Amino acid sequence: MATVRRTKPAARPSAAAATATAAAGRQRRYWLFKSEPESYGFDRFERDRRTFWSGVRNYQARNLLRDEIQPGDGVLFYHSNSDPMAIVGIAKVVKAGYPDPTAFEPKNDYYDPDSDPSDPTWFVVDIECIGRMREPVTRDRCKQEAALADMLLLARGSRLSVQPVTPSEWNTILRLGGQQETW
DNA sequence: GCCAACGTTGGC
DNA sequence: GCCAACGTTGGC
Repeated sequence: MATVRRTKPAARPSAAAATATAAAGRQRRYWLFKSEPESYGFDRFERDRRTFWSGVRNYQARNLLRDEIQPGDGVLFYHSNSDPMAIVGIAKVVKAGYPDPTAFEPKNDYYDPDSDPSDPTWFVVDIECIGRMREPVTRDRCKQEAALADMLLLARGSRLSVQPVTPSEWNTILRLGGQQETW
């Protein structure tokens, strides 16, 4: 998906983070979002600081955005169709799912005339930039890591642009990237 | 509700 | 640029 997004106005989870998620009544969960750098790369996201993840037009991914992904969750930012393909940074979810406004804009590439504003088909979440990996964790590197053998990202034929990541995978990726959680 | 045709994703 | 693996569409 050549997703277009626009800006809106290894560590273990820290004690503070645990408190924050406890307040939400739920353990923090982890996700991986794919983006083509030519469409919306991490450089742009770093400047924007915050964005809404729009343009997802796949029902499985939609269900995650609408129902599962919650504020406080961690997001791995992955560059697809790029050289190298890599997880380049991390983000946190700051707003839960709400209708994707781009689906209602006739001139938008992601306009969907079948999505009724009173019963929207497509959803977005807001994410905020946490930071860039000290070292991008390339797809090739992931393949070499036994702890990541079951990662959905690496599964044959896997195309889901928003996908779950296990806590173990999250910790492994952050360690490989030399990144610490900072929230 | 089946399934062939078509379109897309995204690694290679 | 190729094409495998999917997801979607639409005729029947």
